[in-house]
Amino acid sequence: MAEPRRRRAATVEKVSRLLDATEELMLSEGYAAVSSRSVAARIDITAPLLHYYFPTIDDLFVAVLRRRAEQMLARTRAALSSPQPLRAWWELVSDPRGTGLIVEFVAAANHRPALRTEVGLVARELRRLQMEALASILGEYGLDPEDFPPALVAAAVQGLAFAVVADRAAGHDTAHEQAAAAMARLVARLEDRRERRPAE
Amino acid sequence: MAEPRRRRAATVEKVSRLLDATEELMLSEGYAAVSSRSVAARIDITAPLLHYYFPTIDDLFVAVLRRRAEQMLARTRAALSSPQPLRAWWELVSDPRGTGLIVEFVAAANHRPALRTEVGLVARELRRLQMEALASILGEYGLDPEDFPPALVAAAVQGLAFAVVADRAAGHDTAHEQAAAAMARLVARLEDRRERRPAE
DNA sequence: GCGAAGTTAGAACGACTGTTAAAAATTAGA
DNA sequence: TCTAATTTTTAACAGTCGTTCTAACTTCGC
Repeated sequence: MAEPRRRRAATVEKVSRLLDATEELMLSEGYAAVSSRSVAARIDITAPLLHYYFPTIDDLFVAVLRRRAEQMLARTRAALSSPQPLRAWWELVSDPRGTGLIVEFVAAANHRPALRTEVGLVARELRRLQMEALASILGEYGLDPEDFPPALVAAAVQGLAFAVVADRAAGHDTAHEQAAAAMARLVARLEDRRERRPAE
Repeated sequence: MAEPRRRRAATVEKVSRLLDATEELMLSEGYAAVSSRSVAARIDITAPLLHYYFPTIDDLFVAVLRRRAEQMLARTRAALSSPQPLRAWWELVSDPRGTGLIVEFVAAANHRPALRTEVGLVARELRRLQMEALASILGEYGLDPEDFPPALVAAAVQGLAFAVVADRAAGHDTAHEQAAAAMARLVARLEDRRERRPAE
């Protein structure tokens, strides 16, 4: 009957530090480096304590994914409804941390069913958001929806970010910088074109 | 002095079956599912025997990567010098097996230094090949190299394939099919345009 | 201060990992 | 057929993994 006592202040902060440490580990050493002991050690706690907050490692991964997904969804929404949607969106997906994490999650989902369904959920939601926003603004950029449907533009922008990040991770190549620079110019030109033809 | 006796016939075939099994495992369950015992079991041999052929697991990964890389390089060369370079190239990178493996290798390289340098090598070589070929044919498609430099086109094509594959893996979404279809149309239109302006 | 709830540490489990050592089986070349 | 090189198996090592159990410690609400 008595309502459960609320968690202590230290707890909620510890949980967020756990999520931070997990992200950090995934980015620096890959998702396979994530284990109850390795993550716990990063914030000076013991493995069983981690399991007190996250019963299974899958729970931990899902929590990290959910937190990041909410942030990504919010930022994507904001970018796509900003004055320069394309530019803001490109800057967002160009963040190597965000895109790097996505790569890790996609790979991790490959052999973790629990994560797989969750990744799928997030991916669909994100795609839905993008398609909806793009459908109403692509015309303003002078892009024929017949030739460049929202699905293509969405995949291209996201994929280009993948390629640039993967290239950067693979070695010291200058190609990705050229590609990123060229993409930035292309986006700028499109934004320019859009500005000169206000509401058709 | 006496030259070392040559390997038995069964050996070379066993090695190739080991590489096949490793690829299969990487694609179906992710690179993290690869272990001396799991791979060995797939072709009914024991783990120590695997280590007889590949002293360390890194050696195994590198061998798989090298074999695949040679194939990819050859196919890319062929595609880019075919009658319809862009279409052939797009079809090549659209192969989910190839692109799926790349994703796994990029993720695996994250915490396997030996693999990291090898992946970097392959990536650079592949990129060099693409840039060289694209530099001489992009003009034929009516693409201004100022707006669409080879580096951008290369990253976009490769990245688009990533996005489509990742989407497909994440769940049953129709967006990737729309994107792939739109890309195929775009490529077809470009090939068309090119055909109508032979050698400028 | 008391009792209960929330939090933490220690020890241990069974399963799996990469890898090695040693010995046995198989095969090639003389 | 003999011998030496090649291939294969068995057993075992030290380490890590996820997770659970237990008992202790800390804090909250009264």
